[in-house]
Amino acid sequence: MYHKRKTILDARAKVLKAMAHPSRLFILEELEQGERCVCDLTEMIGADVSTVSKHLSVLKQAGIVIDDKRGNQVFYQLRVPCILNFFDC
Amino acid sequence: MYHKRKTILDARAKVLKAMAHPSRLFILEELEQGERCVCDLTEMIGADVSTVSKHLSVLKQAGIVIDDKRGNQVFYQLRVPCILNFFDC
DNA sequence: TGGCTATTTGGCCATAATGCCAAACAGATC
DNA sequence: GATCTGTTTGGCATTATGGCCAAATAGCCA
Repeated sequence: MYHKRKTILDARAKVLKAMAHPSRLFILEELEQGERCVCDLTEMIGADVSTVSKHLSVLKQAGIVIDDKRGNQVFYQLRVPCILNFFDC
Repeated sequence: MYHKRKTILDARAKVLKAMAHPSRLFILEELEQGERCVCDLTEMIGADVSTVSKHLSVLKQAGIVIDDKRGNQVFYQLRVPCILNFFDC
């Protein structure tokens, strides 16, 4: 019953877990509008750059965002734009 | 930017966090089919009853499920049935 | 009441998440 | 090369999570 679905449940839980933080949700909402660099997000959130960078790496590792380095800054964007539809429910 | 939205972001993160566990996702999928008692869910998941009970209380506290005690057993059901649509994305 | 079943709660331990600082790294420019 | 800006990584302290066992609680029935 449960163990047959374990693999897919783990994968989905991983995505939800990555989203389940206010700063990361903010980042996702912001990226819905378009790509943003780490410096912009850091300023908007008001936490340490290293903290924001780690949040972004969590989202990246979960396959939710992708990064693009241009010059000396890194821009992040959503990989799956519909990711936030869910809250309409 | 961020702090104005903090309250709603916290609320949403709380819901996601409650969902972000394979056993709890399993419970939600199971409850999509209809209400289930703790004993049924416990058997399907194969963990200790106390563990499953705590998972259910996490879901309940997040406002995702509601419980209904009948006799000496407790039945849980989804409070918002569309909660899993999100994975179609 | 006593015993049985179903569920919740408390305690404990191991593990993971969060956030800061400091240090490392990368790219641009001089 | 040196330096400046932007980003990531490592380390650490604090706090939260997950799971089991044991104990408490609640409802049923004899």
